Formats: sequence, C-alpha cells, structure tokens
Amino acid sequence: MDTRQLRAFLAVVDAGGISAAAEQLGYAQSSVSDQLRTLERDLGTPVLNRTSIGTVPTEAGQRLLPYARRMLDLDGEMRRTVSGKRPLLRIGALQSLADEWLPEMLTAFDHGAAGPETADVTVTVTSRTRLMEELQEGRLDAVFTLDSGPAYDGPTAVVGTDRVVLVTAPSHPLASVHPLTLDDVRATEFMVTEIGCIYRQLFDESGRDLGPSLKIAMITGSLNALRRLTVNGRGAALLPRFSVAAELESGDLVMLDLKQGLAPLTIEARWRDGIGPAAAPLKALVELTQKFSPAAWAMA
Amino acid sequence: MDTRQLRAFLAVVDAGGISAAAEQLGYAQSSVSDQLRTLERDLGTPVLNRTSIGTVPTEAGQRLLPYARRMLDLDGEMRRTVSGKRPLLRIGALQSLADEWLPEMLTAFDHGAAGPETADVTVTVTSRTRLMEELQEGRLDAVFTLDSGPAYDGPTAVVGTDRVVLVTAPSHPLASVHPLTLDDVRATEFMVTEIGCIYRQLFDESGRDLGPSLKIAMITGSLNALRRLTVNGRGAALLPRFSVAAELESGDLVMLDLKQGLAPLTIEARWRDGIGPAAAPLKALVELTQKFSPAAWAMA
DNA sequence: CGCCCCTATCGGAGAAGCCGATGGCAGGAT
DNA sequence: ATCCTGCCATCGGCTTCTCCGATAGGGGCG
Repeated sequence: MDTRQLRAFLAVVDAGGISAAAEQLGYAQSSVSDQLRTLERDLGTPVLNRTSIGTVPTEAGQRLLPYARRMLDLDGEMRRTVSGKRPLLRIGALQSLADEWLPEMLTAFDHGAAGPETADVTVTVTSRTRLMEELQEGRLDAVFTLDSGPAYDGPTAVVGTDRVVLVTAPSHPLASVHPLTLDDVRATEFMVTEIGCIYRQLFDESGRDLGPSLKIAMITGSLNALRRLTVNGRGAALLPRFSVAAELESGDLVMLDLKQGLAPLTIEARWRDGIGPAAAPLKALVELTQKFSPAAWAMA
Repeated sequence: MDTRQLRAFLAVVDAGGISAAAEQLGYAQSSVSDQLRTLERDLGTPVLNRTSIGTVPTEAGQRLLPYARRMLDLDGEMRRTVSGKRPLLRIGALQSLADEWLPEMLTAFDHGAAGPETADVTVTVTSRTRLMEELQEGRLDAVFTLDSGPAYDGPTAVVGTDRVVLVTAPSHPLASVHPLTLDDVRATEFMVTEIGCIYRQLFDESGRDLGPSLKIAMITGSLNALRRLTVNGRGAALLPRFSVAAELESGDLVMLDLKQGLAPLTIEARWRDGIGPAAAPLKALVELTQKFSPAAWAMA
C-alpha cells in the first residue's frame, strides 16, 4: 500500500474523474488509471465505477474514503513529528472570527502567552456547517464559532462573550437622534447578509425583539461588504461588536445607544480529544482564549 | 511512503537488527537495508543507529515508532472495512479471565446475545501493565482486568464481581477442620505466585486481613501451575473464585468455609472511545458482560 | 591477530511506474 | 442517423524501483 495510490483515489473522487484528477496531480491520465488498477488489485475489489462521463465510488470505495483521508493525515503528522518540527494545529473559524478575534489570540499564543506550548497553525475559514463536518471527520483539530449551533458531543468551551450592536456611520441620521427610541430604530432600513449566513441568523434573532416591522433595505454577500457599506453611510446594521471594534475605535462607525433587545453572543471553541502531538498546544490555546477573551471582549 | 518500509522498520526495531528482521520478513538482508535507506531518504532523517552488533532507533526513529504502528493498524482496519468483512475487536485480558470468564462472554457474544452486532475477536493475554500500555497505544480496543489498578482516564465499567476464596484439595488437612478458625488458617502454608504478578497482589491484599503471620510455603510461576499444585494436594491457596470454578464443581478442590477477611474482587472493562468499525460491537460486548456477569459470578 | 556477526554497497534481473498514443464507449449536438 | 466530444482502458517504450546474491568494511571477542 502506497500513499500515492490513496492520494490518487481521493483526487479522483474529488475531481469526479480520472482525467481531471491526473491533471490536478500532475500525472498523465494513463498513470492515474494504472494507480487505481494497482490499488484495486491490492484491495481485491473495485473502488470506482467508471462511466463515460466520469467516475463514482463503489460501495467499497465509499468505505475506503475516510480511511484514505485518515491515512494521509497520519502520514503528514508522522513526517512532521519525526522531523522534530512543531506540531500542526488545524483550526477552523468563521470569517468574522478569523478576521477580528482569532488573530489576537494566535498572536498571543505565538508569543508564548499560553506557556511553553507552541505549534504551527493553519486557519480554515468556511461555514459553520462545513466547520463541524471537518471537525467530525478529524480534518480540523478545533473550530471557533458563534453561539452553539447544532449539537456536538465533543468537548466544548465558551471562550468569549460579546453582543450584537447597532451601528451606523457617524453621518447617518440615526446617529444624531438623542435619545434613541425603538420607534426610531423600527423606521430605519437595515442591511443584512443573505439567508443561510450565520450573521443573518444573528440579525433575525436580535431583530425579533425589536419587533416585526424591521425594514430590510439591502442584502449583501459578505460580512465585510456589509461593514464597508455601513462605514460609507449606506445604512444601519446589526453586527457583533468585535467585528466592528476597529471602526468603532477609529470613529468610522458609531454604536447607537440601544441596549435593549440585542442578543448576547458567545464565542465557542469545539475540539476533538486527540492523542496526537497537537493535543497539548490545543489545550493551551483554548485555555488562553478562555483567559483572554472575557477581559478583551466582555459585554459592556 | 509504502507500508512495506514501515513493516521493515518495525521488524528491525523488534528484532534488534537488520539481518534478523530480514529473515523474519522473508527478505534478503540487503533488501531490508535498501528499504531502510529508502525510508530514511523519504523522511529526510536517519531512524536507526547501526552498530556492528545490531541497530538502535535514533530519536527520530523513536518518534516514528508509534506512528508506524498506528499506520499499519489503520491499514489493516482499512482493508477489513473495505472488503466488507466483520470488524475486528482486539481484546486483552489477564490469563485467568481469558481462561475462565471471557470464553463464556465471547461465546454468548458470538451467539448474538449482544444483539445484531458481530465482530471477529482477538484475545491478547499478558500482564496488566502491558495491557494498559497496549490499550493506551491503541493496539487493543478493550481490556479486562481485575480490580482497578493504575489510573486510566478512559471509559471504564465494572462488568463482574467475584471474591477471593480459600481452596485446598479435598484431601488437605484443612479441608476436614470444622469449624475452621482463623488460627487454623494462619498455621497453614500458602502457595502464591511471584511478586509483581497480579494474583500475588490479590493474595497480599486478602491476606492482610488474615493477619501478619501467614506462612508462604511456595512460589510458583503461574496461576495455572498454582492451581494444579493445589489440586494435587500440595497446599492451600487464595484464588479468585471464578478461576477455580471448574475444580470446585468437579470436586477437585474444596472451598474452605472462611468468609471473613477475603477481599471482594471486581472484573473491570476499560476501553477506548473509538470511531472505527469496532466501536459498535465493543459497546455491545461491554453491555453484554455487564448484563451477564452479575448473575453468573455474583458474590455468594 | 583472526574470527564472527553485523551492515553497506554493487551489479544484474525482474517488476513496477510513468508516459504518449491509440482505441472503445456513451451522450449530446448537428 | 451521424459526427463530435469527453471519458477511460490499454499498449509499447523508457525509466526507475525492488529485490537478490555476492562482496566488502568494521567493530567486538576469543
């Protein structure tokens, strides 16, 4: 059994075909075909159904899939450990956390704030659903998300608290209304991200308490776009406080004085109890975030 | 990376030399030497220190060792799963449990008493220390031992209770003493296994309550030898009841009527929370033992 | 000092890996 | 219906790897 064959198999399943996989791997198509034949001879069973428009894993192939991944992961971890390199910590996070909160934590971690443990860190940014999948499959060591979301039976810790705040540019009409009433807010048009995005969920949950008459003026594709639109005076938005910390600091955004009805927010870490070399630094990092977060991002 | 190279490496470390490993593997000595060179070139670092009397793993080699084992284990599990075979359940147990208690459990398990889950089972018999090591290293899925022993932070369950009993051959003088007093017992010479053996530990713990004046007449190398010596009228012994169940049944041994001061005994299962195919049948087996044991081996 | 056991190296035979080219096959466009 | 296109398997070749037997070097031990 050679890892090349497993890589080839994964690439083929990933790419949906042998030709595409070959190009991606830098092999000739015939070579990948050979590798698969070798793999199937070795395993004693076909792992791919070939058709004229591509390939689909057989039942045996589907059983092989997770093992191939684990095998390659283990191979990587082995090489890293044997060569004496620092362990690799594979972290996943939502975009906003990766942008605004995680960097401080990782910097502190890098500077030894978590003790003697160090690690090389990769950060994968994707949706919460995919983060949880990758965590379950062992392709990530830990993920950082907002709120609790779907059930997870592994270790979990709240590593920070924040709140959703109502922000506008200083030039926005709402910014100069004092005192601010709920009716003023209800008359404002909001910008939100599209349905399915976790920030839209936060908006919906927060906005529910503001009443049913919230107006939605605009839908943007990303949190970053939404934030920049708000800075440019395009409207108001409900956003996690930490995601606009820099703008609040610089005065590009102002936080409207409306405390009631805005949902509290927790930053949660979820991870896998591993026995690999990443276990110790991971534990240290989680403890670090638990220690740092409350001070830096506590609810006002 | 090829599993052949890992197998070669493990064999060399195991055998203490390249030549011995080559013979064991069925390769020529030069071939194993080649394989190791390939492995070291691939990893970028030497893994063995060669001397004129054999080989010793380098530091990097010691780091490689557990990964090589895990890799080969994973390879085996993969082949088994892909080919659609039943999962493999790797069990470890003390000699006495493997002799007397485990077979009934495994038979019941095989007959479907644990539900639809089935598995091929291997039983490894060795010392409690080694059992725990192998469990920690992931080379065993579950171990069955007596009493609690050293700390283990994984899942644990008491799957049976028993007690230590005082037995002799029917012809032994003590067998005809009625009523039996503690002084009679204290005057008897006991046979025990050597220090370090778990049964010696049991003896020491049980005997403590009988007083300091217990006489030790003979030291044997194994529990089986001790049992047979007892059957042959050589003396008295303190033994777990289940380990002499057959002899008590057939009348080859008699249980002396001395209840006080004999330590209770628990059969414990310890296992790893795994995500592999053996997880489900393992759970079923543990539940089966919990259900069956109290009835079959309850303290009198 | 010679012997013995260990490992590394060498050269050759066989196997495997990789490639480009070719051919078969199925589905969609003309 | 026919061609066209994209897919995969196969073939012949070259290269590389694998394994072997034989040989050489090197350190412990009598």
